[in-house]
Amino acid sequence: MANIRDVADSAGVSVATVSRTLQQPERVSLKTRNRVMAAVDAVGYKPNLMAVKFRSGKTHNLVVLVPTVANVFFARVISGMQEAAAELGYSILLANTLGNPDTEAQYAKMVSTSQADGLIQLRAQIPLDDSLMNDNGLLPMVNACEVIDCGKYPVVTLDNRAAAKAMTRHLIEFGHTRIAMIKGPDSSPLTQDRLLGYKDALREANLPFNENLLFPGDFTLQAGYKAGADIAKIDEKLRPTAVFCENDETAIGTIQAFKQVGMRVPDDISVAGFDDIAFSAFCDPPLTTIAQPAEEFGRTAVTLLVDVLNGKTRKAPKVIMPFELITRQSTGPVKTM
Amino acid sequence: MANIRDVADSAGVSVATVSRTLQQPERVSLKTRNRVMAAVDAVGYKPNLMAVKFRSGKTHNLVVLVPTVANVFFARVISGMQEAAAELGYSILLANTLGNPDTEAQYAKMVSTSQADGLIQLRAQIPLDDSLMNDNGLLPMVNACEVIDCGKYPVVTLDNRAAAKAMTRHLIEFGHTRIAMIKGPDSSPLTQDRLLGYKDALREANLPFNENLLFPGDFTLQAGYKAGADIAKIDEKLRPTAVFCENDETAIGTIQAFKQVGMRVPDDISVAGFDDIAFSAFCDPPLTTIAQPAEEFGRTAVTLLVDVLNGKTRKAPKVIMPFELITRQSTGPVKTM
DNA sequence: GTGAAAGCGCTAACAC
DNA sequence: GTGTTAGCGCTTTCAC
Repeated sequence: MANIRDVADSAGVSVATVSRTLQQPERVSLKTRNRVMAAVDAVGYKPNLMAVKFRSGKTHNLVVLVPTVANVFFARVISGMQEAAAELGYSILLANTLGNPDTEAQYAKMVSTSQADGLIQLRAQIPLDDSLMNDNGLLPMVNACEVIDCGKYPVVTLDNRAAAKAMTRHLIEFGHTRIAMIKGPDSSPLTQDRLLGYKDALREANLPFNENLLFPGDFTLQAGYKAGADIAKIDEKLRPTAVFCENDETAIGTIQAFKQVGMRVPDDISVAGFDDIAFSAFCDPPLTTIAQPAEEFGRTAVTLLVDVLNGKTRKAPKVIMPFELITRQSTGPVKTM
Repeated sequence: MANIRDVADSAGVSVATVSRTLQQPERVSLKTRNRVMAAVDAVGYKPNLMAVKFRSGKTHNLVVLVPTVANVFFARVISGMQEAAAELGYSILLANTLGNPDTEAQYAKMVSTSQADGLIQLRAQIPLDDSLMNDNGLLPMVNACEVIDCGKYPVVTLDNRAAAKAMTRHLIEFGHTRIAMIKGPDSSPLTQDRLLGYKDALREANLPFNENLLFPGDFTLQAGYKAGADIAKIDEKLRPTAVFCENDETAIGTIQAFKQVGMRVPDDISVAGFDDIAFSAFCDPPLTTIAQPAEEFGRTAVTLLVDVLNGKTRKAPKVIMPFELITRQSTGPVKTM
């Protein structure tokens, strides 16, 4: 592998001149510059970026911890990140942690061991170990999507409470009074916020909150199916007439469970989701859901982190992204018996 | 940030001893070792891995070019890669290229610029530019999934032709004689192989091949919907009675199009997919499809690449992964009129 | 406008 | 068993 010395020799100049030609061409005479460029081609020189990064102390790498890339919502967030990173001259090192704290630690460590400049967490439920921190006990980090806001780090999130309230109100406006909720994992801050929004809407409509209408879930198709099957077993007089699922995968699983026992959506029961993944428009029936600007989440998180790295950010900004209620055919008026 | 010098000073030893304590402890006396470890803690030393990698010339990073992480099949492959990489002491740098040749080049370049040791392509249709190659005109690279086998690089793939033949035969056994195929992008080698398998099965059953039963697609829900709508418009006497989609997303889109015009699956028309993504089991009806060992694809690709990097691989091995025909409810006997 | 030289943090000969 | 030292490839003062 040709190095900068080879180029210098071949061009009959010093290594400093080669470096300058490549980094700050305006400081080199045109004649020399041409000679250097010719030599670069001649010896097939490719700068060793590992050396550059080592020397400069800036890696221009950003580590992203994502619970699972298989989640289609996260996939969109990541696309947005990659775009923004490319524009800003950074590369994304994606860590598919699968919720494994060891994998998380392994990748988070890349920051304290100078392999990456900063970190983005897409699920900030588990506080990172102190040993991963820099000397100041902090880390160049941004938390996005599922966020516990400790005030120390920039945050980009959705007003999940308001979104859940909007969806619940949508169901209430259709006349539903027994509205079930299929939750995400209790450890997820999202779940808490969405539950609050759900309660907000009930309270505002003077509807009772019923603990029995809360079903556990974990954002998977399987969990949705399971909860749907459980709901279907409830006696029709007591059964909820609408189900608000905390994500679209759950909703799709739930609908499938209802169909298998002959319940019609939305005629017999309404189902709503959250996220507006691509499949949601192609379900049967197409899913009423909350759209989040997923790519924008990613773009914003990266931009905030780069601001932090450049020291041009005020203390831990908090960005709230907008949401949109998408009304499709999976929700409808309550059935009149 | 404390460095190895600080540790050495604090422990009253040389930098070499610190390095040895960390790398080959058995070559350092227990007493010195303890003193060094205490100093490491005392000064809060974290080795600068950028320097280590620079020095050793091995980055232990692997770049993976994936067309889109939003494809749930690829997401599973990536999970497998990450697992295998972690076990072997490598990190995955994931490049979500979105088919953009510039992004591809940007990340592929990480190998020739010493930021990564090797490259895995999940879609090897566009040959990489010569400028990205090493001096020998090659690159430590493994091609997986969608592969053009040029014989130069290890390959891990599926016998797509055999799989497509098996699925087509499955449909033929149900009595179907007019079987449509919704293809992937023509540029994808997958599409060519699966088409060949489809033709193989027709030929074996003495059924005519009809160009008009081929529909274009690009592996998305939207494309499936579009093709489904086109098929539905065909006069019933000429209309295919079964549709073989080159992936599950396409099949799900197709089914949705059929439903919207009142066609029943599989009573009026059978639909088959390919990949066995999670949603396939939760469609209505659940999808008959070809399961691929996605995680194994990833694991194998990483293992092969690491073998290449360690120089312990014979010339460009070709690994064919097994497939499985999953029969669910979206395919059935041809309707007798 | 160009060159000489120091040094980023670490590892690995090579001495002792 | 431990220390000294020469770099890895590059950027960046500081001279000239």
